Amino acid sequence: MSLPHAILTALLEKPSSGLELTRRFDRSIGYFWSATHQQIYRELGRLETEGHIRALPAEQPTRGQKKSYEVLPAGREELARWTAAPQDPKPYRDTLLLRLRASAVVGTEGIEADLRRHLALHQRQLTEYQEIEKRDFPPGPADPQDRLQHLVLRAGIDLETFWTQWLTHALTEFAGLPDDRPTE
Amino acid sequence: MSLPHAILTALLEKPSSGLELTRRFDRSIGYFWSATHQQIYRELGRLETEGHIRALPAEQPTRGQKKSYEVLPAGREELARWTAAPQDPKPYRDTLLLRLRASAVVGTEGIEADLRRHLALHQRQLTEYQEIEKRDFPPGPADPQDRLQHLVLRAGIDLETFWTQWLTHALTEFAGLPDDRPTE
DNA sequence: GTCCACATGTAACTGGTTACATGATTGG
DNA sequence: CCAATCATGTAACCAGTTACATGTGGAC
Repeated sequence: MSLPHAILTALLEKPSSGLELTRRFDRSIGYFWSATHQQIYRELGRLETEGHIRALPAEQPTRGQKKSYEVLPAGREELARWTAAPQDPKPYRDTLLLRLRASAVVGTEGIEADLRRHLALHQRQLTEYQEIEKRDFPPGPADPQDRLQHLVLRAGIDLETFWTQWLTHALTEFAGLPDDRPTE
Repeated sequence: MSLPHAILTALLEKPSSGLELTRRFDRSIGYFWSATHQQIYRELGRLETEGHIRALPAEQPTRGQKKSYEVLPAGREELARWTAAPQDPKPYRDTLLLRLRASAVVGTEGIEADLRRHLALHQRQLTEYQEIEKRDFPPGPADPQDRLQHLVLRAGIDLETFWTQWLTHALTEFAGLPDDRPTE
């Protein structure tokens, strides 16, 4: 149950229409909570019927007409409640690690190229985050809101750093492996 | 479409019954691909009708009776195909980071305690991984299969290290924050 | 013989994904 | 007027989660 709260957060930061939200879920918020436009419209509908948000000026039948939403007090309260409530980290799932383990049994053919590709992707993401940091968080004292947002960005940077380092290490391991190893 | 391949990998490592698989998905494989027994039984059924696995000795009606499976050649081929095929990393989702961002808008009340709790959980997991490493991967030359498995474990260790460091940093940031900040 | 742990399953639901449909506005 | 783009949606599906059901065998 996180998507509605992601949307409430985004709408509190700035009232938006469905498409504007979709765009913001492709950048900033999407860096740690992605969503497609279909999900967003469905959830906007639910949030509205629950009385957590409200369509802004709203006239005319809607198809094709932009419709902006703002958060109502009930929505803000729900978000505050959800934020404060403890939550367990959800079990980790990663296909790349799974494939690596599988490759120990059925052979490493093909996977090295994909490790290289993933490395490039993570390096690109890391660079993007670092540019955002340079642009939005200059050194020196900052107000609490900025410090919290910076903290979140730091997590992204450190995570991508971890992946680039681990993938680099993995590729050096592969360089030292015999040519292929199908355990048959 | 990863669960069936996780199961094929587990079964190739060692033919097992549903419950044995469930137990292994609570440790080793479950560290990067978790699954409940319901998922596993459902998937075992599918894999069997697809001809990827086969029930072993199998006599008698089944309820309550242990039933072991082994992988058929078609299953091994499918796993090899899947392992070699490129796959994009799936978009990242993390509720803790989301809550942190929300807390910049609705106030940080309550979240610091949960950061502390998460820190303890990640430290415990890190310790567990390190003990496995000490037990199963002594220093010195190792065969390729072991090196691949060690690589996967390394990812787990480095990931948990990242989280403990980031959470520690986050908590020092919180220590320097004004008492609460409900932006209202 | 009853209770409990072992073992295998069914059913209903939820959230995310993929494919497609439809209206409005604008540039050529 | 036609195509492209902006904008909002519907529908079907799939994987993961939660709750519950049922049979077996051994301990007491």
